[in-house]
Amino acid sequence: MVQDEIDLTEKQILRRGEILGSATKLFLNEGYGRTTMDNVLALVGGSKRTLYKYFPNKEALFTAIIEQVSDRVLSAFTPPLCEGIFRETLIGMGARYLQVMTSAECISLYRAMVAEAPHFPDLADNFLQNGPCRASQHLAEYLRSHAKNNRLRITDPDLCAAQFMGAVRGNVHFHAVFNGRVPTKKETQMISEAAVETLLNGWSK
Amino acid sequence: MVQDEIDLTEKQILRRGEILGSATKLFLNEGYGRTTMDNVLALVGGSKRTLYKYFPNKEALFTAIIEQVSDRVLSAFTPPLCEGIFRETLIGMGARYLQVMTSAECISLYRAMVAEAPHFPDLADNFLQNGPCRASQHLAEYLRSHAKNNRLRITDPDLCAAQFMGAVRGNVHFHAVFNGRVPTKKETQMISEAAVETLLNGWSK
DNA sequence: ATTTATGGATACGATATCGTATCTTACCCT
DNA sequence: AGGGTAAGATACGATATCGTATCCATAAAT
Repeated sequence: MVQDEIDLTEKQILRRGEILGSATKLFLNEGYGRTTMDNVLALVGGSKRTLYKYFPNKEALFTAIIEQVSDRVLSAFTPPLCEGIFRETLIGMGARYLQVMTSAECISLYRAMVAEAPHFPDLADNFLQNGPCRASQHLAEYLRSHAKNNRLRITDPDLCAAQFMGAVRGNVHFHAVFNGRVPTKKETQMISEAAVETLLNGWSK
Repeated sequence: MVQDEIDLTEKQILRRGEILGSATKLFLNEGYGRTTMDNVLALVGGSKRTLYKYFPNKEALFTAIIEQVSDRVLSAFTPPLCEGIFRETLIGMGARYLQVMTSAECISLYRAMVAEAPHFPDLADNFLQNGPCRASQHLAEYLRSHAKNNRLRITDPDLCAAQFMGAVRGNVHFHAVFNGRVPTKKETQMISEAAVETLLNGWSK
């Protein structure tokens, strides 16, 4: 696996990247079933020989795409925790979470993953762990270490974190997925503020 | 449209139902792209002639399936509101919501809808309105009429309802979609109780 | 009982799609 | 500049798929 990439020249790595980039657009916009290899080829140019050299089959191409986009998109879920006012930090995390979750790229990724989850269980699991779950684990860690100082009655930080993320999502994510209706940055801010308002109050002793 | 069904005999209606039932399993389990008309035929038996008589093409069959399953599954979101203790009613609504959302049938429906939303925008909109949105509207109505009596500081019932439904979902729905991990009835009950605990406290004056 | 309509079996046409193989061109290195 | 390698163009095989058309059996109706 690593061997495959070791003996690629700089140019070949670039070419591989071009193919991956073009294919990403197609697979994420049209889905796995509606994207064909010929389709990829028409967009990226070149020949089948080259395409199949870098990606032995359609599934491998899809897998590579999902892994790359997952890494890029989902890494935004766990920014370094800049210490600040507790309430403001929560609001920021919620707003950022919603912003990422409803970004065009994440929605496309989500759609593709949901559709193909049964056929790519490993990819699906990876997405789940590095996406929503990682985001709420990140929050849970924060809650765990700051609950006492802020007089919060939090017995299960993981559950509370999931509650918070869920409350922030509300129906907004559904709208984005089914309707293409994504919130503005100002809206995400207000939604996160409202969630923090309610949940901080709800958790307080 | 109605005309089409008027001149069907009793037997034909049954036959149509059989086809619809068998096709439903395939489309919901395998998705639109991986289900073929020949595939449907092999399961339901009979001939193409009959299949295409009742459903002029693949898209029409899919549409009919989604509409039928939507009606059946999503109607469970809005049970008649039996008056009772406010807190208990909320817990019941949350638990029921989570139960329906993570049922095998709803997960399959959700998967199919997410995957095909861009290609069947009307279906997607219908699902959104009669699914998640209807459930939270139902709750919003309840909150609107019971907030004062229960000394709740609820300025935006729709937002609060969405918060609550989201908090109940937490990451559970994601797990069901990506991992096939569905909660037991006892777990849904506990999750809903926890959400009510937090949010009622959060909304109280 | 004969005719008519209905449904089953299946052949068929047209196109699509994955992945391989062949042939030719362009590029690189010495 | 020339030989060798990588890559482009594209033909090809095998199969699949949608939807139509054809042929035959069976049931219903007169």
